[in-house]
Amino acid sequence: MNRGPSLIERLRHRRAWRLTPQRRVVAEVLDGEHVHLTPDEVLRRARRRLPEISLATVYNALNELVALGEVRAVETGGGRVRYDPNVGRPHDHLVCLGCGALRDVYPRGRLSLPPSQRFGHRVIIRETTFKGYCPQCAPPARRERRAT
Amino acid sequence: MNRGPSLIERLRHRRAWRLTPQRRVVAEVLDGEHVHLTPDEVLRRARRRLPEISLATVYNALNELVALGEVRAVETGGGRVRYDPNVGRPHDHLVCLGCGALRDVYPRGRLSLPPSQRFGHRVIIRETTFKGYCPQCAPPARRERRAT
DNA sequence: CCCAAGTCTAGAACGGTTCTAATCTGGGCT
DNA sequence: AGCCCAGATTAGAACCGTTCTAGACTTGGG
Repeated sequence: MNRGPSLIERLRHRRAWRLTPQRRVVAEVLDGEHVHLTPDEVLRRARRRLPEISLATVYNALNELVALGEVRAVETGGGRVRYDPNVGRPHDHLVCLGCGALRDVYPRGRLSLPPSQRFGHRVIIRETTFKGYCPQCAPPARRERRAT
Repeated sequence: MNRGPSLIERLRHRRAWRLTPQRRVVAEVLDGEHVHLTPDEVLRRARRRLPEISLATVYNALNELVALGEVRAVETGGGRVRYDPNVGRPHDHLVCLGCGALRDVYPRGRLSLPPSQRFGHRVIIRETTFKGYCPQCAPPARRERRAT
């Protein structure tokens, strides 16, 4: 499961970014969980270790970690952003339309954009999300349309 | 370019959904543009044809069209949702990291989730977005990290 | 013509994120 | 050690997109 240095260890070696207690706690919280947390979930967990940390600091730290390339922001629908500390190897996501749970997945195959479909763009990344229903969330009735 | 009945024509044949002037104008605006509009862009264009239409009605109509399966909501990053009237054939998206422009693309190849990567989920759809820079938006310097 | 159901509207409310201005912290200097 | 100052943190306000609310309006059926 463990692949190389942890997020904290990587951050510790960055000269240009001070690893303050607040930032360390945010990084620990992200790295320690197997789920992908929203900012308020990060705040709640961070406060267990450092009760005086503020929401603004959590947002600052998350945005900085994304800018540093140490964490990935994932849009999961409904406007809620979740943060993924697994930047080590490329992967996609599987999200449950019922409960919103998000996991990393490593699909088979590849998609490529033929030149005719690139419209002159320089393509940097591909982001793919598979959506469906997890075992706990009852599948919707077959003929019903899901409104949300 | 034209594939089958237009959005308006399809809506006209729906018994359960009254095609009011406001709803018609929203559908016309979506169908007539080649770009994928945000709600406020839909409102601006709709007001050219029907100046008294309200923002709430635009949101209502867009949500209803999505629920009906006649329009697709696409998250383009930054929390802004855009609406895609092309539900006829499956496709993916190409978005410019510079200007945010969004186009439909039809990539080659396929991705599949092996059973070991499905975690018991019933997978309904795959959503893929290619991100890069369009010809108008200068590519960022090679060694720089893009902050936003 | 009247009613009921459905639709539209302005404005308030809401929730997540960012901004602001003040305070605090900590490493480098003398 | 004591001082300085850039950078970090904080609470709360502001912001922005979206949804809700309450009332007015429209439409089609009886």
